[in-house]
Amino acid sequence: MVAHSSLQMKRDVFQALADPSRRAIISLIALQAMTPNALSTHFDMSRQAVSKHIKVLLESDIVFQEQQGREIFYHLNPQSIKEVADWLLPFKQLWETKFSQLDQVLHNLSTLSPNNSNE
Amino acid sequence: MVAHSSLQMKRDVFQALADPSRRAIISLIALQAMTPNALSTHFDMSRQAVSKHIKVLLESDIVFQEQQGREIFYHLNPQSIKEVADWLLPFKQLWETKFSQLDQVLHNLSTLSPNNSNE
DNA sequence: TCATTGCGCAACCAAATAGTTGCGTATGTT
DNA sequence: AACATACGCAACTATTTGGTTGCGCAATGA
Repeated sequence: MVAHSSLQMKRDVFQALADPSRRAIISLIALQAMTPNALSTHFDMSRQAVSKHIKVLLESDIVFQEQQGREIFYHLNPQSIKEVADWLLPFKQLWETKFSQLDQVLHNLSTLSPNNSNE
Repeated sequence: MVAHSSLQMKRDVFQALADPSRRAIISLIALQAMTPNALSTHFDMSRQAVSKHIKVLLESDIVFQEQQGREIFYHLNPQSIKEVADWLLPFKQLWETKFSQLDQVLHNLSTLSPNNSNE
Protein backbone atom coordinates (compact mmCIF):
# COMPACT_ATOMS: atom_id res chain seq x y z
CA MET A 1 0.00 0.00 0.00
CA VAL A 2 2.02 2.91 -1.26
CA ALA A 3 -0.80 4.63 -3.06
CA HIS A 4 -1.59 8.19 -2.25
CA SER A 5 -4.31 10.73 -2.90
CA SER A 6 -4.78 11.46 -6.59
CA LEU A 7 -2.44 8.71 -7.73
CA GLN A 8 0.57 10.73 -6.65
CA MET A 9 3.77 9.55 -5.05
CA LYS A 10 4.03 10.74 -1.49
CA ARG A 11 7.12 12.79 -0.97
CA ASP A 12 9.49 12.30 1.94
CA VAL A 13 8.56 14.57 4.84
CA PHE A 14 12.20 14.86 5.91
CA GLN A 15 13.15 16.09 2.49
CA ALA A 16 10.34 18.62 2.58
CA LEU A 17 11.58 19.94 5.91
CA ALA A 18 15.14 20.23 4.66
CA ASP A 19 14.64 23.66 3.15
CA PRO A 20 14.65 26.62 5.58
CA SER A 21 12.16 28.58 3.47
CA ARG A 22 9.72 25.71 3.68
CA ARG A 23 10.15 25.49 7.43
CA ALA A 24 9.41 29.20 7.63
CA ILE A 25 6.28 28.72 5.55
CA ILE A 26 5.21 25.91 7.85
CA SER A 27 5.71 28.09 10.92
CA LEU A 28 3.63 30.84 9.36
CA ILE A 29 0.65 28.76 8.31
CA ALA A 30 0.76 26.94 11.64
CA LEU A 31 -0.46 30.20 13.13
CA GLN A 32 -2.96 30.90 10.39
CA ALA A 33 -3.86 29.47 7.01
CA MET A 34 -2.57 31.69 4.23
CA THR A 35 -2.64 32.22 0.49
CA PRO A 36 0.53 32.04 -1.64
CA ASN A 37 0.31 35.77 -2.20
CA ALA A 38 0.14 36.53 1.50
CA LEU A 39 3.02 34.16 2.15
CA SER A 40 5.25 35.74 -0.49
CA THR A 41 4.98 39.14 1.20
CA HIS A 42 6.75 37.64 4.21
CA PHE A 43 9.77 36.52 2.25
CA ASP A 44 12.28 37.87 -0.21
CA MET A 45 10.91 35.51 -2.80
CA SER A 46 8.48 35.63 -5.69
CA ARG A 47 4.97 34.22 -5.42
CA GLN A 48 5.92 31.50 -7.89
CA ALA A 49 8.86 30.46 -5.76
CA VAL A 50 6.52 30.18 -2.79
CA SER A 51 4.11 28.16 -4.90
CA LYS A 52 6.86 25.71 -5.79
CA HIS A 53 7.61 25.24 -2.12
CA ILE A 54 3.93 24.78 -1.40
CA LYS A 55 3.79 22.10 -4.06
CA VAL A 56 6.48 20.18 -2.22
CA LEU A 57 4.58 20.62 1.04
CA LEU A 58 1.41 19.38 -0.68
CA GLU A 59 3.15 16.30 -2.04
CA SER A 60 4.42 15.44 1.41
CA ASP A 61 0.99 15.99 2.97
CA ILE A 62 2.37 18.66 5.25
CA VAL A 63 -0.17 21.06 3.84
CA PHE A 64 -3.64 20.91 2.34
CA GLN A 65 -5.62 23.51 0.45
CA GLU A 66 -8.97 25.15 0.89
CA GLN A 67 -10.30 27.05 -2.08
CA GLN A 68 -12.27 30.22 -1.40
CA GLY A 69 -13.27 31.96 -4.57
CA ARG A 70 -10.11 32.59 -6.51
CA GLU A 71 -7.99 32.39 -3.41
CA ILE A 72 -6.44 29.21 -2.08
CA PHE A 73 -5.71 29.01 1.62
CA TYR A 74 -3.06 26.54 2.68
CA HIS A 75 -3.45 24.83 6.01
CA LEU A 76 -0.98 22.87 8.09
CA ASN A 77 -1.56 19.16 8.58
CA PRO A 78 0.24 18.55 11.87
CA GLN A 79 -0.04 14.76 11.58
CA SER A 80 2.46 14.72 8.76
CA ILE A 81 5.28 16.30 10.70
CA LYS A 82 4.47 13.97 13.56
CA GLU A 83 6.17 11.33 11.40
CA VAL A 84 9.45 13.10 12.08
CA ALA A 85 8.79 13.22 15.80
CA ASP A 86 8.05 9.51 15.72
CA TRP A 87 11.31 8.78 13.97
CA LEU A 88 13.18 10.80 16.56
CA LEU A 89 11.51 9.04 19.45
CA PRO A 90 13.99 6.13 19.77
CA PHE A 91 16.86 8.62 20.02
CA LYS A 92 15.20 10.63 22.73
CA GLN A 93 16.58 8.50 25.54
CA LEU A 94 20.06 8.95 24.12
CA TRP A 95 20.08 12.72 24.48
CA GLU A 96 18.23 12.62 27.76
CA THR A 97 20.51 10.13 29.48
CA LYS A 98 23.10 11.89 31.57
CA PHE A 99 25.69 9.13 31.56
CA SER A 100 25.34 8.05 27.98
CA GLN A 101 27.62 6.06 25.76
CA LEU A 102 28.78 9.44 24.50
CA ASP A 103 30.40 10.19 27.82
CA GLN A 104 32.13 6.84 27.83
CA VAL A 105 33.47 7.36 24.35
CA LEU A 106 34.73 10.83 25.15
CA HIS A 107 36.49 9.31 28.12
CA ASN A 108 38.07 6.70 25.90
CA LEU A 109 39.15 9.41 23.50
CA SER A 110 41.00 11.32 26.21
CA THR A 111 42.78 8.24 27.53
CA LEU A 112 43.72 6.98 24.08
CA SER A 113 44.76 10.19 22.37
CA PRO A 114 48.48 10.43 21.50
CA ASN A 115 48.91 13.94 22.92
CA ASN A 116 48.00 12.52 26.28
CA SER A 117 51.21 10.59 26.63
CA ASN A 118 54.59 12.06 27.56
CA GLU A 119 56.22 12.30 24.15
CA MET B 1 28.64 33.61 17.10
CA VAL B 2 28.39 31.35 14.12
CA ALA B 3 31.85 29.87 14.40
CA HIS B 4 32.25 26.17 14.54
CA SER B 5 34.90 23.60 15.25
CA SER B 6 37.86 23.80 12.90
CA LEU B 7 36.68 27.01 11.25
CA GLN B 8 34.01 25.16 9.37
CA MET B 9 30.45 26.21 8.58
CA LYS B 10 27.95 24.14 10.48
CA ARG B 11 25.58 22.38 8.16
CA ASP B 12 21.84 22.34 8.62
CA VAL B 13 20.77 19.29 10.62
CA PHE B 14 17.44 19.12 8.76
CA GLN B 15 19.23 18.96 5.46
CA ALA B 16 21.49 16.21 6.76
CA LEU B 17 18.45 14.18 7.81
CA ALA B 18 16.79 14.64 4.44
CA ASP B 19 18.58 11.70 2.84
CA PRO B 20 17.21 8.23 3.68
CA SER B 21 20.68 6.64 3.44
CA ARG B 22 21.97 9.06 6.03
CA ARG B 23 19.06 8.32 8.33
CA ALA B 24 19.85 4.62 7.98
CA ILE B 25 23.48 5.29 8.85
CA ILE B 26 22.35 7.25 11.89
CA SER B 27 20.13 4.40 13.03
CA LEU B 28 22.98 1.95 12.68
CA ILE B 29 25.61 3.90 14.57
CA ALA B 30 23.06 4.75 17.23
CA LEU B 31 23.24 1.10 18.20
CA GLN B 32 27.00 0.89 17.87
CA ALA B 33 29.83 3.06 16.60
CA MET B 34 31.05 1.82 13.24
CA THR B 35 33.74 2.30 10.62
CA PRO B 36 32.91 3.39 7.06
CA ASN B 37 33.85 -0.07 5.83
CA ALA B 38 31.51 -1.79 8.24
CA LEU B 39 28.73 0.62 7.32
CA SER B 40 29.12 0.07 3.61
CA THR B 41 28.52 -3.67 4.01
CA HIS B 42 25.01 -2.83 5.22
CA PHE B 43 24.08 -0.89 2.12
CA ASP B 44 24.14 -1.25 -1.63
CA MET B 45 26.64 1.55 -1.80
CA SER B 46 30.39 1.93 -2.11
CA ARG B 47 32.56 2.81 0.87
CA GLN B 48 33.30 6.18 -0.71
CA ALA B 49 29.61 6.94 -1.00
CA VAL B 50 29.21 6.15 2.68
CA SER B 51 32.17 8.37 3.46
CA LYS B 52 30.53 11.26 1.63
CA HIS B 53 27.40 10.83 3.70
CA ILE B 54 29.50 10.65 6.85
CA LYS B 55 31.14 13.91 5.86
CA VAL B 56 27.73 15.56 5.78
CA LEU B 57 26.90 14.06 9.16
CA LEU B 58 30.22 15.35 10.52
CA GLU B 59 29.55 18.86 9.23
CA SER B 60 26.17 18.90 10.90
CA ASP B 61 27.64 17.57 14.17
CA ILE B 62 25.37 14.55 14.05
CA VAL B 63 28.43 12.36 14.18
CA PHE B 64 31.95 12.53 15.59
CA GLN B 65 34.94 10.33 14.98
CA GLU B 66 37.22 8.28 17.14
CA GLN B 67 40.42 7.09 15.54
CA GLN B 68 41.69 3.66 16.50
CA GLY B 69 44.81 2.72 14.60
CA ARG B 70 43.97 2.93 10.93
CA GLU B 71 40.27 2.60 11.61
CA ILE B 72 37.90 5.46 12.31
CA PHE B 73 34.80 4.74 14.35
CA TYR B 74 31.92 7.11 13.91
CA HIS B 75 29.70 7.82 16.88
CA LEU B 76 26.29 9.41 17.11
CA ASN B 77 25.97 12.75 18.85
CA PRO B 78 22.34 12.66 19.99
CA GLN B 79 22.35 16.33 21.01
CA SER B 80 22.47 17.40 17.38
CA ILE B 81 19.28 15.68 16.34
CA LYS B 82 17.64 17.06 19.46
CA GLU B 83 17.61 20.34 17.52
CA VAL B 84 15.00 18.84 15.26
CA ALA B 85 12.93 17.66 18.20
CA ASP B 86 13.10 21.15 19.65
CA TRP B 87 11.87 22.68 16.42
CA LEU B 88 8.98 20.24 16.34
CA LEU B 89 8.00 20.99 19.93
CA PRO B 90 5.66 23.95 19.22
CA PHE B 91 3.72 21.80 16.75
CA LYS B 92 3.27 18.98 19.18
CA GLN B 93 0.12 20.42 20.71
CA LEU B 94 -1.36 20.73 17.23
CA TRP B 95 -1.19 17.03 16.44
CA GLU B 96 -2.12 16.04 19.96
CA THR B 97 -5.22 18.16 20.23
CA LYS B 98 -8.29 16.13 19.40
CA PHE B 99 -10.48 19.05 18.36
CA SER B 100 -7.89 21.01 16.48
CA GLN B 101 -8.23 23.81 13.99
CA LEU B 102 -7.84 21.08 11.39
CA ASP B 103 -11.21 19.63 12.30
CA GLN B 104 -12.81 23.03 12.07
CA VAL B 105 -11.32 23.65 8.68
CA LEU B 106 -12.43 20.30 7.37
CA HIS B 107 -15.90 21.13 8.62
CA ASN B 108 -15.79 24.44 6.79
CA LEU B 109 -14.65 22.67 3.66
CA SER B 110 -17.62 20.33 3.68
CA THR B 111 -20.16 23.11 4.25
CA LEU B 112 -18.62 25.41 1.65
CA SER B 113 -17.86 22.97 -1.16
CA PRO B 114 -19.98 23.43 -4.30
CA ASN B 115 -20.90 19.76 -4.66
CA ASN B 116 -22.65 20.07 -1.35
CA SER B 117 -25.47 22.23 -2.73
CA ASN B 118 -28.41 20.98 -4.83
CA GLU B 119 -27.23 22.06 -8.28
C1' DT C 1 -17.90 43.36 -21.34
C1' DC C 2 -13.37 44.41 -20.03
C1' DA C 3 -9.57 44.98 -16.78
C1' DT C 4 -7.53 43.20 -12.65
C1' DT C 5 -6.14 39.84 -9.53
C1' DG C 6 -4.77 35.10 -7.68
C1' DC C 7 -3.16 31.17 -8.97
C1' DG C 8 -0.90 26.85 -11.29
C1' DC C 9 2.01 25.20 -14.88
C1' DA C 10 5.92 25.05 -18.13
C1' DA C 11 10.42 26.39 -19.57
C1' DC C 12 14.66 27.68 -18.37
C1' DC C 13 19.03 28.23 -15.46
C1' DA C 14 22.59 27.98 -11.80
C1' DA C 15 23.84 25.48 -7.95
C1' DA C 16 23.80 21.58 -4.98
C1' DT C 17 23.55 16.55 -4.41
C1' DA C 18 24.45 11.63 -4.61
C1' DG C 19 26.86 8.64 -6.70
C1' DT C 20 31.09 6.82 -9.25
C1' DT C 21 36.35 5.89 -10.08
C1' DG C 22 41.06 6.89 -9.15
C1' DC C 23 44.73 8.27 -6.16
C1' DG C 24 47.66 9.34 -2.01
C1' DT C 25 48.70 8.22 2.61
C1' DA C 26 48.94 6.09 7.02
C1' DT C 27 48.57 1.91 9.64
C1' DG C 28 49.07 -2.92 10.22
C1' DT C 29 51.04 -7.52 8.72
C1' DT C 30 54.36 -10.81 6.90
C1' DA D 1 61.11 -3.90 3.27
C1' DA D 2 57.13 -5.09 0.89
C1' DC D 3 52.40 -5.83 0.69
C1' DA D 4 47.57 -5.27 2.14
C1' DT D 5 44.03 -2.64 4.23
C1' DA D 6 41.31 1.57 5.84
C1' DC D 7 40.52 5.78 4.93
C1' DG D 8 40.07 10.80 3.01
C1' DC D 9 40.26 13.71 -0.93
C1' DA D 10 39.76 15.16 -5.79
C1' DA D 11 37.66 14.86 -10.22
C1' DC D 12 33.94 13.74 -12.88
C1' DT D 13 28.84 12.88 -13.99
C1' DA D 14 23.79 12.58 -13.88
C1' DT D 15 20.02 14.18 -11.36
C1' DT D 16 17.60 17.15 -8.26
C1' DT D 17 16.66 21.51 -6.42
C1' DG D 18 15.53 26.37 -5.73
C1' DG D 19 14.94 30.10 -8.05
C1' DT D 20 13.49 32.99 -12.14
C1' DT D 21 10.25 34.74 -16.09
C1' DG D 22 6.36 34.11 -19.01
C1' DC D 23 1.99 32.28 -19.92
C1' DG D 24 -2.99 30.89 -19.54
C1' DC D 25 -7.13 30.43 -16.89
C1' DA D 26 -10.68 31.33 -13.55
C1' DA D 27 -12.80 34.52 -10.36
C1' DT D 28 -13.68 39.18 -8.97
C1' DG D 29 -14.99 43.93 -9.74
C1' DA D 30 -15.77 48.15 -12.64
